[in-house]
Amino acid sequence: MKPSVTLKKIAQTLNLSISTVSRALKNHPDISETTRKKVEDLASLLEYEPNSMAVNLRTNNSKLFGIIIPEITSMFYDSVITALQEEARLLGYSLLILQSSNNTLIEAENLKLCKQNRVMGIFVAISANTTNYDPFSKIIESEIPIIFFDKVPSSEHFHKICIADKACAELAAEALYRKNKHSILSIFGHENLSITKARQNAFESYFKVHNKKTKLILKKAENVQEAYEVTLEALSKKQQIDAIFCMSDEILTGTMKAIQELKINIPNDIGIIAISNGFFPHIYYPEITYVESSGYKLGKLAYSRMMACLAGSSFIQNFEIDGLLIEGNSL
Amino acid sequence: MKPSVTLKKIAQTLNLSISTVSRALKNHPDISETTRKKVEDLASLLEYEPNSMAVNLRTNNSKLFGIIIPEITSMFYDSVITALQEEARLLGYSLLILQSSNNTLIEAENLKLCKQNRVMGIFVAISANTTNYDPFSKIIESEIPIIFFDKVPSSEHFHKICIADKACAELAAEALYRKNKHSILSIFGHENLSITKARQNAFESYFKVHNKKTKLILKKAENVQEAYEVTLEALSKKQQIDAIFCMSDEILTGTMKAIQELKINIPNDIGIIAISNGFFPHIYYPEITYVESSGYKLGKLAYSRMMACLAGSSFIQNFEIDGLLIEGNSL
DNA sequence: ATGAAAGCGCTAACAC
DNA sequence: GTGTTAGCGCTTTCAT
Repeated sequence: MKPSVTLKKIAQTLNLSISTVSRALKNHPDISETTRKKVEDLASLLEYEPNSMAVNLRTNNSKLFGIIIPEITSMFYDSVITALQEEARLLGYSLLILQSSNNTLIEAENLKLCKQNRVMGIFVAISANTTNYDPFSKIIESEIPIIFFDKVPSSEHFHKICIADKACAELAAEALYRKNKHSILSIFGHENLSITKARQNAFESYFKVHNKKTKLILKKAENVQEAYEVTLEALSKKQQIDAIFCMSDEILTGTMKAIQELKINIPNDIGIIAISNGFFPHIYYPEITYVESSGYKLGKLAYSRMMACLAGSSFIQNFEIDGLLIEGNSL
Repeated sequence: MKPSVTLKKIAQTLNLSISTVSRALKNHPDISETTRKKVEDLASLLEYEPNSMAVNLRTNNSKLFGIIIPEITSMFYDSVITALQEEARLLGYSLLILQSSNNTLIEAENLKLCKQNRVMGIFVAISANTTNYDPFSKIIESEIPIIFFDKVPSSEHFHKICIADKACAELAAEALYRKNKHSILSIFGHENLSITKARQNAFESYFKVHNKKTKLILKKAENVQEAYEVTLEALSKKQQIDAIFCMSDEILTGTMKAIQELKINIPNDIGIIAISNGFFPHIYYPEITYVESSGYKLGKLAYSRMMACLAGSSFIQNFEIDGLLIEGNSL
């Protein structure tokens, strides 16, 4: 890198002091119009850009947020990031995006990186294997706020923003119930995850309350391929299945592949409903009915929570993003 | 934020000088084993983390790369980011990820942000509307290397890494030719983009050379919805169409939706081939035959180019990521 | 209206 | 083996 343009250099060429130049560039009222103009002209001529490292060091404000997620390559986190970034930009903040690849060691390292970079706050979706929350607690003790989102610890002592898993699952269950479905293949994700538990419990409970006779065939699938296999297997047994519930986009895509293979007609032969971020249901014909769990909305809310924390609110609260039933033609 | 632990604090508590502490923590050979131990113990007890802003300011190395892309929410850039991040991690570098939302103003601002943060280098996929490359040239003049990837300027004066658009399109054309397809609906993306031009030219040329009688029905689609509509329209006219070529994943998903709606059998009624990052072709049954244009590989190559630039190689070169025909059962 | 000086936390050349 | 010192680029208090 070329030696960059500094206040010092500008000051020297104009025979001014560094502080005058600094003030001129900030439109400090003390500065005379003439010097202000002189300084500004030279600065823009030389394309002066303040050195954030110096500014941040001096002001003790890194203008940086950290975000730690299991994977960017996801059907969900990209929209969360987009939302966070849109907001952060407005305040001149940037995002340090770190992936932990579901590896707790990397996750801890990423946390360190955030601390080293003196980020003003961290957004975290924990990895599937995280069981020790001490590193997070320590960061919080050092007064860097952490907003957990989507994949969150179960402890009550953290700021958390989640999809309203219970409500979403219930909305889906209700839609199935209304359509009089009696035998529902219900596919859920990784069993460690809080969202799996919440969605499954709510889903099962709904039918226990509203129609005990509904037959739920419960299955697990941790990725697209497994969802495909599970669906294929369940449908090839000559069980009566009149609907499938997919807990996530990943599962939906796997399930749909199986449906296509078996040449089953939707919605005549079978109904489909999913909980989804909102993209995948629209790439199928007929479009899939789904409960929207918007990563974008979640990102926006997470950001406003962060701002509240930064403004001093340390009130721990568990926020939820409402689900919304979007009717396709699959049920 | 709590006042963080500094070298000074450690030095004071141990009655040592700051430099001794600094050296002890870096395993400098001069330091006696006893002091080294003392310092290390206290540092880890207090969970000292070096302040990167200070380190970077002092060493004039931000340990940061910038990456500017039109959108994270893409079927491609997420895998590029993943690749870049994996590599950057190994050297202790972090990534400042900036989205320009296809807005040239934001793009320019993001460029400024990179400069202000004194990033060591920038990876850029330009927005669809970018026509003025001066801001980029200026950054490069200030000796911050820029590696353009995927969406690149046409000028020869930049480091560029692209998908081998020509080769990919030819591979797809060849596959169609081998299967004796005679009437091919060929759907391409945004016409401003270099990749569109390259792919379309190569595709058309192939048939001009190998089989002039092949009928190419050329269409444009800038998003999923348009691809859906275009396909629907083309197939509902009672034209003979025995194959569809989709230039991208976006187009493929739109096309497949139309195929599902029309209940057309693949590959019996019609053949499909796409150029794809590798995820979407596998969510359909039958799996789609595609030419892989890997964002992940591109990221890895972009990174190694960046390293070369940083090491002093200013040799401008245009690199390409080879395509690879992955056979599904759609052709 | 402008300047001098201190200091953010760190590194490294130089001293002893 | 350890301490002293200067300085990275900037902001900000205090002086003039």
